[in-house]
Amino acid sequence: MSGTRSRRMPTQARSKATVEVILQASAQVLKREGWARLSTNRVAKVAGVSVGSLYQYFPNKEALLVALVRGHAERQLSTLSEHLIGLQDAPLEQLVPTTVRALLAAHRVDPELHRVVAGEIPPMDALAEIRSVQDHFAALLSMELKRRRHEIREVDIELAVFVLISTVEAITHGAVLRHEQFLDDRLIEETSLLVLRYLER
Amino acid sequence: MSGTRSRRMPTQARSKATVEVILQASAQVLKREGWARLSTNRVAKVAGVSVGSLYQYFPNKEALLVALVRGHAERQLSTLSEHLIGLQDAPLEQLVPTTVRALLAAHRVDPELHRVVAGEIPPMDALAEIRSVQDHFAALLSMELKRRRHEIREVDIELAVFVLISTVEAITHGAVLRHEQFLDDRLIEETSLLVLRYLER
Amino acid sequence: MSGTRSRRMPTQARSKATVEVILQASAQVLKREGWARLSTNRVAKVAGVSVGSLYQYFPNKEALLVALVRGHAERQLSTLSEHLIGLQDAPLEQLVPTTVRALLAAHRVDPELHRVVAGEIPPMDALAEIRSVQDHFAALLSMELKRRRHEIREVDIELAVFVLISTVEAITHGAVLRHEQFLDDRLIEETSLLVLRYLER
Amino acid sequence: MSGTRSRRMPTQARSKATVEVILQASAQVLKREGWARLSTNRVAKVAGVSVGSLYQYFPNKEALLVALVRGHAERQLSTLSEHLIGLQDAPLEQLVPTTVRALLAAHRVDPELHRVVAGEIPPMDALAEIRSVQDHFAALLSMELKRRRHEIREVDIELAVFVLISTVEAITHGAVLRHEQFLDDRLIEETSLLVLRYLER
DNA sequence: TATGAATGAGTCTTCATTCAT
DNA sequence: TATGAATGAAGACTCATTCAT
Repeated sequence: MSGTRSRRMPTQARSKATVEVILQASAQVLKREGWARLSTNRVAKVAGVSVGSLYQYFPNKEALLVALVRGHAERQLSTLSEHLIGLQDAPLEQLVPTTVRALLAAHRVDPELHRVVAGEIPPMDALAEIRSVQDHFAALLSMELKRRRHEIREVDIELAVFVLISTVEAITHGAVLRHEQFLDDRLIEETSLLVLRYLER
Repeated sequence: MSGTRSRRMPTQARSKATVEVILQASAQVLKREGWARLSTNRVAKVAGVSVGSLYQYFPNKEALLVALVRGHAERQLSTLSEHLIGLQDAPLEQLVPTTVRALLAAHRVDPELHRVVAGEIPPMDALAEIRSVQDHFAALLSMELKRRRHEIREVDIELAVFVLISTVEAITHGAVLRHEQFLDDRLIEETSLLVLRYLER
Repeated sequence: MSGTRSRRMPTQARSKATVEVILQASAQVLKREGWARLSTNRVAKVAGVSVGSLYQYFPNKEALLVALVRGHAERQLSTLSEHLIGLQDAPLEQLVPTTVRALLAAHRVDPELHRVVAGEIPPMDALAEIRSVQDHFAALLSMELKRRRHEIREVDIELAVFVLISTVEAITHGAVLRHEQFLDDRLIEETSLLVLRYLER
Repeated sequence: MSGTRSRRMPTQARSKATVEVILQASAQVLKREGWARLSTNRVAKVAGVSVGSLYQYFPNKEALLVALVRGHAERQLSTLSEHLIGLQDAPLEQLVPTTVRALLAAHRVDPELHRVVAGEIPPMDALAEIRSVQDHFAALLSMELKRRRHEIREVDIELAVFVLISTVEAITHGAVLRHEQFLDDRLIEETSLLVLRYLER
């Protein structure tokens, strides 16, 4: 049985390796040249496989992007999760900085890729599902604010969620991608202050 | 002299009109089809001129975008200026909401164009100069915060400027382009509250 | 005025010449290699123009075929017309052979092209209109048979039209394309005999 | 011996089954998608075998078509034969309608396949042998007419054979594939009338 | 200056065929 | 023998740019 498996493994391994090498090449081209310059032939060449192989695993050019973005989103999410474990009952004064830190970490997962993905991808149906990640985070935040309603001032939760998410996302995004000079604990303190003061009674 | 001039004027006027019609066609195509689908031939056709004429006024495709973005930035800036006249000595409590309002107005100058320009333009050297608009605004804010140093808490000005600009830009951008349901006075109040609480001692 | 025209003529003439050369190349490739081997790049190369030029005049590969077929159908129809002028009141014994002769002539307009077009073109919406030529001829025949109802035996006109058109088309087609040895007056006589005997009381 | 055989039989049987499943898949794809969209990979997938297996039994794409067409021709021929048994001495008035009926039956063996094969297959050397079926039938008809020389008018037999075969083939083909509304006994009567009148003294 | 015909490299994608396992 | 991953030439089509008129 292990014999069969070991006989088949190489095949599966080869496929997996090919997919992997294609994705890496895609990421590389995407980061270095941008979405507009990413072509399937180019990716294949960089990956060292034939275009045919690429199309064996990805039905079209968009699929490359989708796979890349999905992978990135997953890695971001797990980074986020790791940072946020066991904080449900922490006071806001601890929860907020930790969350900011977590978002910064998530942004640092692959900043180059994030820059391209966040910056120059035309609206694409295939990516719609990905955006749900943000919506998911928004929903979580909404629930959390409702749970802690007594800790904060009276406010339209939906509006506050929009304000806070826009805010923190912009700050972390900007710091990681354009202003690394601000990337230190002071940024976290300032951002946390911004959020805490905004929420407090 | 007036002879020469009158002989030339029509020509210059015609040139200007041609440039204008090309830019409008570019904007139209850009908004409707996106940067990827914008082609010089299509723009020329929509503009009702020949490709040749287009290339007479714009050396290449990028030049169209640059002109468009420059024009848009100028219109945004003047909108901003109009809203901010005579506020030098206003108290923060008045200055901040007005500024937020001004930024929202600037974002509404041509949201469709802004969406495309902000969202799916590949990094382009030619557009670097445009970013100076933001830098310009940052510098202004920086000066203003220094002037009002006594009104606010002690803080690293550069860092605060980064935080505030990221924040307000993200909120206005998001509200205009993705969350129109928040586009009302409450948004301005919340945003102002965010900023004022962040700055106060 | 003629000056303007003569200045513009060259341009129009160039376009026309390009279209013509493309169509000729298409016909050549189609006859020599068949529809399956006809590619736009190949046609362009044979025509001595760039693919781009081809696409300036023909929106896609099918359009080449449509233009070719349309032209061929027109040439066939005018050949047919020439042969059938002034026969409205001729007796059947004269009308039938003349029509057979006319159909043979029509089939000889460009037999090679006809072979390909009639033989190996997959069903294509764009060609549907062309098939109306046959329907047109069927309608004419139908009318004629009704007009001459008294000269022929009682018969379901629609059925007879189907039988006759299938028949004569097959004979002329086969004679021109596969059995040139039969291409003489005896074929016309035999075919006419077939038709006349079929119709007579 | 039975040992060897029983050891081999399964293998041979499996081969046969594989060939069969491939051919059926080919036919299916051919009918549903046309010759242009028939690809060896697709056929293999539909057949549930690997491309490699396909190439084990068919050296190239054409071979699929050849096998398919050959099988179809054989089925058509046997249909024809079944209908024509024991008619050698029947009078023309009986022989002709029966033959027409037989040809119609042959055309109905697999009209979908016939439509594709007759309609959109590029000229292919490998299919030349198949055309011999028609030639075979022509030879039979030729002999028959010679045998019955006294029953019919004087005529160039070869010419008459060409006329008759073209005619009846076109009618049956057209009726089955494009004009089912004519597919009834009246069609057989009319066609027989056409033939009989053509041949009678 | 304006025109628009022409160019051709480059893009996405398909598919017959091979070959290592 | 079977498998299916891999190959890469070829095809349809686009578009920035040039240049003769």
